[in-house]
Amino acid sequence: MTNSAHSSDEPCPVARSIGVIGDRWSLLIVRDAFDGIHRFSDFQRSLGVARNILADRLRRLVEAGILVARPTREGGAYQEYVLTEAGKNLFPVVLALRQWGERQLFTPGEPHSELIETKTGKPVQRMVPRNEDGEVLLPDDTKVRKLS
Amino acid sequence: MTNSAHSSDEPCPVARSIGVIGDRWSLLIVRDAFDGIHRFSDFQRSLGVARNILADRLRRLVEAGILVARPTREGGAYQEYVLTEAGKNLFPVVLALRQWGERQLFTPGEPHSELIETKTGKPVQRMVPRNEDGEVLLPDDTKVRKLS
DNA sequence: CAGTATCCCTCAAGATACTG
DNA sequence: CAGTATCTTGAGGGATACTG
Repeated sequence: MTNSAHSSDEPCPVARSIGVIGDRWSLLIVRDAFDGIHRFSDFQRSLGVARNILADRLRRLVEAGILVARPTREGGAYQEYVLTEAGKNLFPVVLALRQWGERQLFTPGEPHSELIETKTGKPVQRMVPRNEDGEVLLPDDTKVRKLS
Repeated sequence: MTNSAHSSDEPCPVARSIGVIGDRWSLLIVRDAFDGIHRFSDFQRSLGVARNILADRLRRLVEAGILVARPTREGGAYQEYVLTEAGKNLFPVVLALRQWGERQLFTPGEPHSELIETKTGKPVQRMVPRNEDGEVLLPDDTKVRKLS
């Protein structure tokens, strides 16, 4: 690939997608957005990414039409970032990566974060405590969505 | 993320997956492998990637258990790279990226490569010629798999 | 053909300080 | 709090020459 080759030149949709969200952080930002994170500091704390990089990635995701920046309703002078329809359409991508990772990259007993459904009906990724038998320990009122 | 944080430290399967296949080339190599490409030069020609980078990515994909390198049966001294089960399990990831890209990153009439099924039953990615009505032009004996 | 060995360069990423 | 500005570093990637 010469450096002049833009992602919009790529005739393959896979390559073009990778050109847009194929860096180390973008898809993790999207994952967090599915989690309901929408504020700069929360992304920053969740990811541990440098602030300037985060600012740049958020800007690029907005340019790509994956996120929209809109003023928060508490009248704060700043923005919140929410998924557009195009962004929400990335859910199968994130899910496929999650399932592959769970299956291939974790040893059987190894703890990992999972996708659970909260009372609001919104899926959220959390570290899920398990007992010795591998059973998930959650409050009684938590709904669990089986994703296999 | 401190630099000492290895992908195997990540508690999130999404992040860990990205740590393994989240660079510019690995998934494209996997995509080509689904295409039936398994020789060094063919990957190189298909991707246009530098040889040293390709060698490095192939090595890492083998280490990750996504490809196996095995001697070619024509007795050539060199290797061929084929997908393991773990590698084949990446199909949903590649497919999800493909579908998202087709949907979000291409203008309606814009030509792009597609996934078609050959007579052998093996799906292959090809640039598919279309006429002015958007109809796909293929030899009569080609089966087309609808992926939507 | 299938790589390896070098060299080089750009950019992603991090750290830190600063601002409205 | 939500960024911007600046500096530095290192890894990713490219080009080319070389080798069994």
